[in-house]
Amino acid sequence: MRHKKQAKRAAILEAALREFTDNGFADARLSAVARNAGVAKGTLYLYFDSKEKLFEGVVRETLLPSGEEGIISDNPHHLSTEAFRRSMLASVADLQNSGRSGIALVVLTEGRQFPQLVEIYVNAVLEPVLAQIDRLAHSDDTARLDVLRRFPQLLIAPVIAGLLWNRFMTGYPPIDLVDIASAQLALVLGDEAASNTAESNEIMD
Amino acid sequence: MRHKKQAKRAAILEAALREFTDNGFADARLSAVARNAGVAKGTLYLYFDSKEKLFEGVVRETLLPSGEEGIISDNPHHLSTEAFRRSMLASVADLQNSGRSGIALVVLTEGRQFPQLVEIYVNAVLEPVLAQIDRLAHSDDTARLDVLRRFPQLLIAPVIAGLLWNRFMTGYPPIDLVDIASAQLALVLGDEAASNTAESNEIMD
Amino acid sequence: MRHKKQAKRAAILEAALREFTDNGFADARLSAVARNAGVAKGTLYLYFDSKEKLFEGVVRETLLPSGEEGIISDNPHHLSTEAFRRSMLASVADLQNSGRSGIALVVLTEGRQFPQLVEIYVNAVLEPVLAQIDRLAHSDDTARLDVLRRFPQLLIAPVIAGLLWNRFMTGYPPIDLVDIASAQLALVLGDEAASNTAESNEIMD
Amino acid sequence: MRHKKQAKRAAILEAALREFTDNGFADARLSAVARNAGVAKGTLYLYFDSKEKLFEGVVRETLLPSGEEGIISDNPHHLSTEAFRRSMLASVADLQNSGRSGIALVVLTEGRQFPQLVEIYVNAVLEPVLAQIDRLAHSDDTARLDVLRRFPQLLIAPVIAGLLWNRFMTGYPPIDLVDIASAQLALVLGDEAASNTAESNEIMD
DNA sequence: AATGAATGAGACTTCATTCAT
DNA sequence: TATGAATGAAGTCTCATTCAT
Repeated sequence: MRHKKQAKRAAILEAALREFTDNGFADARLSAVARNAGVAKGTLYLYFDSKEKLFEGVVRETLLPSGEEGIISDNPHHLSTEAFRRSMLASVADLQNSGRSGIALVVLTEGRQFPQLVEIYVNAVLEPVLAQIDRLAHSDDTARLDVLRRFPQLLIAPVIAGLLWNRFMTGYPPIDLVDIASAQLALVLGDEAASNTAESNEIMD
Repeated sequence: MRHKKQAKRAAILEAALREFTDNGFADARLSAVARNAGVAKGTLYLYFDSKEKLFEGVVRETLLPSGEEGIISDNPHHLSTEAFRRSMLASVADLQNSGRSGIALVVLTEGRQFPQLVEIYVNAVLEPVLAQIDRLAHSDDTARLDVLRRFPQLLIAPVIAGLLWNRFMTGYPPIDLVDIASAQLALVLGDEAASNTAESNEIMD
Repeated sequence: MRHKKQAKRAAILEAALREFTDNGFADARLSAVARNAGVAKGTLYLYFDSKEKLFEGVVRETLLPSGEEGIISDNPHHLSTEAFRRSMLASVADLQNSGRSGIALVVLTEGRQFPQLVEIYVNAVLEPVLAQIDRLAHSDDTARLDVLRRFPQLLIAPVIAGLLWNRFMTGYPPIDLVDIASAQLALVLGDEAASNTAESNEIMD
Repeated sequence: MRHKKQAKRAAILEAALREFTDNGFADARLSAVARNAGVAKGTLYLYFDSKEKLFEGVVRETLLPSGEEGIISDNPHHLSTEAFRRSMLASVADLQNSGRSGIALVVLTEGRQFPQLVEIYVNAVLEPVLAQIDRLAHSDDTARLDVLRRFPQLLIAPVIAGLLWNRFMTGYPPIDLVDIASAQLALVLGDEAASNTAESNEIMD
């Protein structure tokens, strides 16, 4: 009955992910979570002590698994621009296509009430990326990377803004996160298309 | 006793701004608003029909006043890069120093439940800025502005991300919104300092 | 300024009559009364101590005036059947055409909470009528009036039922109170049309 | 624990019937209902969505059960006077002895705010009776029944008036509903004693 | 006398959490 | 372990009444 229990836990987390993503924390209803997980309301409390703990569970187990593989996975201490670019765009693509972007938004968005969740998120997701960016920023001493030393957030900003835009500015055409991230990378790192391909939306000086 | 009433209305709006900014919409307590405004709970309803209307009132009267002067005020149809830069940085500075950034964040953050507030916000704040950016993007045919035609949001993204960062990533050094906006402007429009000074990306008026 | 004050009092009573009639006691709003009377809410309290007192005032001054002339006016101790019939039908016609029927209904209907209002109403309106009926019932020893001695209410029942019907059974054709009262009179007292007059609102086939 | 739940539902309905009967809709307190039902306030909402739904529930489940058996049950298309009389008096007796008369009064009384409840009541209770009366009125062409064709309500009027009287004219001897209904039946249909005895006060010319 | 802004008790309702089964 | 009925604190909102002007 080991995996029976794990399966139920997974069902709860999945339902909770959906509910939190759709409605945010404050407006999420445990009754909806239970219903969608196919369990009774009381059962939730056999797995999670409170609504907050459930949210924490969702955040941990939704964000961390892919966080572990590393949002930007790489090996060396020194990072090539191209490797970084590929890695980052892959992460963004992953984020865009998984359910994780939704919960990330909730964390960011309702972070006020859950500092420790922000911490989890930061540790699991943001720190590695920022560390990556920092490494990149110092991997090359061209002046153009200088800005990344001062504002490593600059590379993620368009992704975050894009997430918000896509969620709330319904009625406007959605932003493709990979495209906008790519554009920003081009601005900061130089247009990679310039170096390789011909067809691309080049941004350059 | 005309101004007496207006004063009370102002006190309520101020207390509400604070409460909504601190706790978001769902967790804002009308009792706290009343207490901080120095009025009875029922009094709130003499000025606003409901919690939602109060929120709307805060949004309108907090955002719009500066929206009217135009977040980016200007005259000509054609926009010089420098004029745009100055105008945008002034707006960001204004945003950073006023209480408006907080409520803007709440609007963005709880936009799901209040589409019409998002609309207000978009109309009053975002549209003008985006229109401005668009005008800029078409004011000059250098290829480098091309990216703005595809992603006008790119110029505001660092500001938005910075707002979120500053609010939730307590424990990290805060981002100066003017600085990061300035850095992004330099990336997109070219470093204007480059044309004047030798090395530095500081932004000036 | 004597009549100035009286005029204001009258305006309040009139507005209150309308409000109570339209919405009953519980759902009557003093703000509506004040608005329709053209005075401030606080002003009401210069004339009436409370909502209940205002209601009482309405009942007294709406019902009593015509109660004084006597819902059934008459002189002798002995009452002829015809005189009674005329008197009663006149009263019913009066009731139907004045605003009084509405307030009477409210009194009857919300009497639970206002025993003293019922008392007022009973004293002012019902008692005289019942006394009248009783006198009639004993004015003639034909057996046929016997039923009135046991149930003097029988003569007013159709009027009361008719009032309720007309107020709540919207969607059904309304009952003409004079007609139904007349029919009941015919049942109880015999068809007067048969015996005497040509002109009258007699009901017969 | 199926019946446990049903029992609680019944307890709530019973307490609500009492509360609504005693205080009307507007002045009924859900806290009182909960207290008298022996449940917590929130429990009410497990069974009924709102105060209005609770009221509706009381009305349906209090009035309808006996409405189903038919307030006046009978079979043939043609109705004998005696059968009708018995049936009607039985219904009145039933009404008088059950809790239903109270709630019926509330429905009639607060009908303004609950048109759909009036409809329920009318459909379940009044329509059948009126249909019955109508059938009776056409079952026999004696002129004396003519009045029933014009005012079928005439037969129920004394019952309604009696209900009001008994509820509000406390301090007066109560009216026995069966007796007054019987008296009215005698007036309209002729004294049933007539069929037995020789001398009677039949009304007609 | 008149105003109308202000009050605050109290109503209905929600929902995270508990607990008997 | 699982249930889901039950709880009750707490929230928003109403409105008769008061009171400073």
